[in-house]
Amino acid sequence: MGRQPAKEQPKSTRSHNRLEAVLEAAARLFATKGYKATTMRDIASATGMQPGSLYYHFESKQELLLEIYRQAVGGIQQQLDDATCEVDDPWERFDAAVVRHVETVLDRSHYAKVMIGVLPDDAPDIREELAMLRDGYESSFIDIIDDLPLAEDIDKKLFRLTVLGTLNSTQLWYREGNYTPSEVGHNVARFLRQPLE
Amino acid sequence: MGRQPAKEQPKSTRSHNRLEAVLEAAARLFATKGYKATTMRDIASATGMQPGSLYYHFESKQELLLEIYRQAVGGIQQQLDDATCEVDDPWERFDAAVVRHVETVLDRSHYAKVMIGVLPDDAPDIREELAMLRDGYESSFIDIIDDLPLAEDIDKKLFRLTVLGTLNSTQLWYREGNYTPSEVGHNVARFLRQPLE
Amino acid sequence: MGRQPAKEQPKSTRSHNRLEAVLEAAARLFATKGYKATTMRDIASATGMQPGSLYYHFESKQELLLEIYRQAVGGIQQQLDDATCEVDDPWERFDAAVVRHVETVLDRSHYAKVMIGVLPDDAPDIREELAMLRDGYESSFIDIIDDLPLAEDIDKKLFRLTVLGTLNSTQLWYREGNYTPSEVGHNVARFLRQPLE
Amino acid sequence: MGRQPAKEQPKSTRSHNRLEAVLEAAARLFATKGYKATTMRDIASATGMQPGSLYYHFESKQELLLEIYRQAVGGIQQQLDDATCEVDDPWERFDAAVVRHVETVLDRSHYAKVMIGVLPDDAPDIREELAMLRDGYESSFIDIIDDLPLAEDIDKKLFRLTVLGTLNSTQLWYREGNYTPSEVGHNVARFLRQPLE
DNA sequence: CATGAATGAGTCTTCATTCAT
DNA sequence: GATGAATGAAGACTCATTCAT
Repeated sequence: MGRQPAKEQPKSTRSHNRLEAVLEAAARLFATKGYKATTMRDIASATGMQPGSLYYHFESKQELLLEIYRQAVGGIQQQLDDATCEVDDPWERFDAAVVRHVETVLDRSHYAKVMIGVLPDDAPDIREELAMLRDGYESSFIDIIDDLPLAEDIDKKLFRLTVLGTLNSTQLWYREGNYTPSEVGHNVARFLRQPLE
Repeated sequence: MGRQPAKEQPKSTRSHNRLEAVLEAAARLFATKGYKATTMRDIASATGMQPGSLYYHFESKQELLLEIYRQAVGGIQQQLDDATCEVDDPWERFDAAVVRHVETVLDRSHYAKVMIGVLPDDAPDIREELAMLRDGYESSFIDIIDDLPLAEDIDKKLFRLTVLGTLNSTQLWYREGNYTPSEVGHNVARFLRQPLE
Repeated sequence: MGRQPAKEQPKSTRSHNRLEAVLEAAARLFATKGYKATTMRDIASATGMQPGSLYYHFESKQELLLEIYRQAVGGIQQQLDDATCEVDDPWERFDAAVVRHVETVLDRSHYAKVMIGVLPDDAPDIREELAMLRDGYESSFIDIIDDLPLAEDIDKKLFRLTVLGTLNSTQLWYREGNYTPSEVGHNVARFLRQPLE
Repeated sequence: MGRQPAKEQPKSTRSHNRLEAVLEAAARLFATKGYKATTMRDIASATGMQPGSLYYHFESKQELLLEIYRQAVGGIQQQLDDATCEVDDPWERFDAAVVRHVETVLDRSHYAKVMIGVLPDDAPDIREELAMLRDGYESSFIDIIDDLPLAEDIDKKLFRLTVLGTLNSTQLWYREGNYTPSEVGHNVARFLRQPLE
């Protein structure tokens, strides 16, 4: 050890990997154990670093969480766009969005799990920023909901809240094994469909 | 359910039991800030006691949580029975149950909020007991769901999970002001109704 | 319960029993678990009382220890007198004393165990008194040692200290089963015998 | 055995390892006041550190004790070997061993004092390990005892127990001043000599 | 870039003791 | 005499964070 033959990656890439490894580990741990229950030591040792070393990359635990939120929003919003951009019928757009959201949160991305599962109140100093990021994502979803043809006596706002709540709750009860995330998504989408009259 | 108006006793002498007050304060704090984020100091000072004094009543923070869970189950199950015992039609029973559940969780009882919002994993030593208490309540609800006349191609298990998830998520997004808990309940019940075919 | 037919013991005896029960339990616990490791709660519950109630009988834990020391000294000194009063030959007196000491400490009296096993430093406020009580007992033993016909080049003081140390250490290694306290006593007495020349 | 004169480094910066100092201070305090009576605060402030800082070096108070035991065994066993390796006559080996043991325990090493004076039961979680370490040392001594030519009617096992008890009790009564550890050792060795008869 | 060592505020908990009833 | 409820000081331990190297 100590001696290291020049690798073909430029230095900047290597360091970038390191930082990404930290984010990845932190996201996984935050998603799994929760923000409060995850210690900087946990994150460090999952990355093969010392706790103090994390502070070279992030000013604080909260800042680390914030970065995860940021990446999560970017990622899941991209997913949503991909899934819905070519679908025109409102309810089909809704179905596609729900399915993709559930798939992403349950399967693909620890980042998304963190954004959904870690509440802004857990990090008081950056509450506002976290809430805004969350809202940013939710608003994409809300647009889709608002396009739905709903019976007049349905309270749209409550419907929105209910839908988002339902989606986000999936990760509280989902356990791998019986159903695939995709199955869950399709079913949930169906349960939430509303007849016009 | 456990709520008791302050008695007009001589305040905080060295005696007379403040156990009820401790439970009440703990339930409120656990429901509001979460289990992990609530310290024994918080609970103590909310009750006008010293942290150590709490241990006269409870062996540990976890045991305190357990007691809250117990009272919560008793209370909410009672609510459910009251609301549904005289209703026969399956969907009407479902509506009544959903409404009462939402009302209880959003308005009446911090205890219920704790049972819904604090996950068994937060208290590893009593995880099993907490999970059993939760299950005990959920099974009452599940019976009601299972009585519903659903289209054959609906996966009952996923429907159950989705309904419970939706209900429990209400407390994550509900803020007092725009809607009453009762309104929320009625709407959510409607959103979850499924046409037979 | 509650109603109690007059017992033939006068009240004072009953209360005296109560106090004695406390002493007995405390002595047993101090001897078994050590002074520091024994809590007032332990003593109380071993006596069927509440912790606070002990303070009717004793001003403090240290005072309780002191009383046990007092009774221990009285008891073991009595034993020593009984065992040696009719023996004249110095080494036989020594044997008798050693045997009786070991028997008492290992078998008969938790009080003696406490006096031997709990060091005065454990209760700083009453260190002096404890030390004096200990010395009181040891001086009885020392008289017996000093009467022994020892070779001139034996340092009597060191011999005394060694003998007492040896005796007191028995309770650190003795386990019931293989040997009776009496056997231990006889053997130890023999090992410590010194030839005249 | 682990003793190291203070180095003339710049005092107490944020770095350079004070692990050795922690062990030394802990050993001294455990030996002096006992394990239970010594607090982590005591150890920390004896080393000029914060209590929490100790946990960088040791996982718990018990683990700290364990490390002291380990070093103690290593040290005293080495002493015993040094003292006896060139002595052939059984009783002379015994004398040499006793003298060295007493010298080590009374004078040279707080570590040895801890191993002798702190009972395994004081640290329940590591009781077994402590007991094994103790036994490891005692077995070296026992070999020496078992080589002695003793009269047939002497119970070897009780003799062993008595000898070890006597040796270990020295540190309970020894006070610096009147005798040197070496004098004590020589005398004790003599007192324990048994005629072949 | 990273580490090893340390900090200090805070965590849950224990326990001898107090005191109104 | 005794209890139930509480105190408060102290205990071991945790953890985000700092900083010299």
